Amino acid sequence: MSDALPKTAAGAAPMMPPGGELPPHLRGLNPEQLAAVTAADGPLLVLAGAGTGKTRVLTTRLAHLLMTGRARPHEVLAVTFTNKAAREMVERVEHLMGRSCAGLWLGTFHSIGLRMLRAHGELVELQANFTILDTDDQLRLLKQVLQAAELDDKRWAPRALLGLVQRWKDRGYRPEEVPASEVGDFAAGRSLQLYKAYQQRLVTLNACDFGDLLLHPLTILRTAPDILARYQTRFRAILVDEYQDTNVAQYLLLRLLAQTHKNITCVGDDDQSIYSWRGAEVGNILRFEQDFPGAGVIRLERNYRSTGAILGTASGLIAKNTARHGKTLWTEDEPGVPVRIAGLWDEQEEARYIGDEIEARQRAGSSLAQMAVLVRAGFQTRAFEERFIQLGLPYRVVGGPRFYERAEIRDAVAYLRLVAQPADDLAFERIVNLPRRGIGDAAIKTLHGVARSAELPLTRVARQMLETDELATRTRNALAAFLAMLDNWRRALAELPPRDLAERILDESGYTAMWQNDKSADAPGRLDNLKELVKAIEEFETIGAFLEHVSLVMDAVGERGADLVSVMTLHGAKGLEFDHVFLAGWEEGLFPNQRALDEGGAKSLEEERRLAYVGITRARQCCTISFASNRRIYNQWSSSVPSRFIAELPPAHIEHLHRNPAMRPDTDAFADELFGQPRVAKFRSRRAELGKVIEGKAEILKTPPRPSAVFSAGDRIFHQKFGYGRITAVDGNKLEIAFDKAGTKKVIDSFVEAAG
DNA sequence: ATTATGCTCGTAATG
DNA sequence: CGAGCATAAT
Repeated sequence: MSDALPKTAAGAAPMMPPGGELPPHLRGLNPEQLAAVTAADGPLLVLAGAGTGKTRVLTTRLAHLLMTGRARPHEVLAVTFTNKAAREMVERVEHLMGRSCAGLWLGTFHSIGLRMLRAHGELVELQANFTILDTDDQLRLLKQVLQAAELDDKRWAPRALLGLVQRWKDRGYRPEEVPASEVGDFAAGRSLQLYKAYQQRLVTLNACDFGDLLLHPLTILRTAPDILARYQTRFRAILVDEYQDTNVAQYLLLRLLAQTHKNITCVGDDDQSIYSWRGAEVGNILRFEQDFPGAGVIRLERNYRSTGAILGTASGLIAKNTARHGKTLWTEDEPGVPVRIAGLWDEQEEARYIGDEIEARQRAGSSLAQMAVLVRAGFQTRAFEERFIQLGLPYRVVGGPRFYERAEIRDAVAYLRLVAQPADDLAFERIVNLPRRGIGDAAIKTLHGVARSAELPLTRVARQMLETDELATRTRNALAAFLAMLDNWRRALAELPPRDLAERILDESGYTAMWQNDKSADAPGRLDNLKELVKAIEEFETIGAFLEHVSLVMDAVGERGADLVSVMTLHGAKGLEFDHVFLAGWEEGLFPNQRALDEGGAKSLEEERRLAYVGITRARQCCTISFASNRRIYNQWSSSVPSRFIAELPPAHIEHLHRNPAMRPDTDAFADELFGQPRVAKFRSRRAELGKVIEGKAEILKTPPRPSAVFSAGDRIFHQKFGYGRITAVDGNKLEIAFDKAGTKKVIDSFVEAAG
């Protein structure tokens, strides 16, 4: 994270009280940081620009509160957005204090919400062992709700309904509270009715979704004055990280809790608000002083991260935004090298260029871990992966599916869920026929019909159906066997340690065997993941505690410590920093993203600009921006125009590298010409016109392919990504290879080398 | 009940 | 183009 250790000790000098030594935890802070850390109780907004020591200030203020005795640990509430941020904060506070701070309420908004919900769930009709549904479960449930309402789920996409429900929850609306203006015309105005039905289904399932982890606590605090009063008196200090990312529900929750002591510290940067599409309201941070009268505002503007040129470039760009508090970042650092702009022919050339630059800098002594390629959209990472594999350049694509989102993990978890919480119908449906037990769609449909009319969980209904002859005998036997297993596991729940139980379940259910018998290339990996899961259970007392951890906390296991270039999206890079940053794909339509522009207009353009600002400010030493004139999208060539953001960069801090002067969009005249008239209008929101292939030229600029060995069937080869294998067929430059580990794949010959 | 084939859709991604 | 899903086919 943005750790801002001053490069000189001079920063703190002016605030040194005459004759007195500052306590160790306050040493090395600059005057503004010190003011923020030591400010008296009361509402405080710390506007912290990129690289100004935001996290350090927040953690030090928290430690300072505890050390001066203004609050005891259990009287402090500290919230973050991500588990990673929460972990870091715990670590740093404990480091500053020199001891553990048990009792502190420190965690993500959702984990704090869950904590309150575990204590008072009965007020929102939840029983103690309720399940937390993930997005996938939500979608399936909403689909069922749509079907139950006899609506066509083709015409009315469950996804769209999910979007609506999430939006309402983000804003703190329960079904009966959604204002008419927010209803929209989904399903001919029946969306609210569907929301209501969805919430009812959740009660029946004894489950809640992520939105409910905020909405339910809000409801509890609003409807139970005694509970509200208890929390209000309890939390003498509230601290909030990344305040610009809060949604309305989170804001309302904070405002309620802060009412008694009015001692709330929010740290954030309006210029780094890039999550409006996820419900975040920049308005929260812009309105802070009205919301909390008498609030102090401290700006952290001294940047300890980037060179003058990088800072100047970022500042010049973000100044084009109107909706902002406004900060003037400065540094004592040298200007350094200018931010460089490179225009390339197509994405392959872009990847080649950046790959070469990275290698050159590595040769000059930089470590790969200090370099990153940042892109706007996930699909852009592909060109870089291909090139880096070719170069043999170690890299890592950050992001992608997380551990508990993988199918095999969700399956295994569904087993555990169903054992721990018999009403969890979604889990039942997921695994009742996995592995195949001969309980098909028809049978499940019958069960569903009965369950819906009787309002009973599927497991219970299934048991009843064993006594009737509504199901085919075969199906009935299969179901009976499944229910018997389930009963066994439930009996073992109290006796066996969670880990042993999980192993037994995966074993007896035949789930492990299913993957062992699976011949596909990813089966071994999935078995590894299952082992990982079982290992993770070891640390928990109960299955229930583990399930909570899985749905709220568990991350994918990443390789640590290796020297790798990071490739990731701009969103993923927030909060990180690198010596060398490559910002690729600065083209109109891609960045700023056309779809964002279509949906949100001028507001979205500002958010895209903030995203650009976030990208530039990730760089410490050197920032290179690139764009390609041609790009293949959905395998369709289309020519593109440099991003308008390039024209907005302050000329004093940048340097254009392309040889062709026509590619220098560094004047206003250029921008006017480009955007004043409808010139090149590629990257349409919907499908661009077909055809328009520009291929002849692409060849000219391509570097000659590396001389590749001639391969033939039977050769042993090595591939950077897939490892060792043997060629089974050759078709021109395409090889079919049976890899030892990764199964059979088709690969271009230049990606492999002869082995042994 | 499983498998084959056709159709749609493609911004970012925490908990 | 290619993943994911729904319907059709056996």
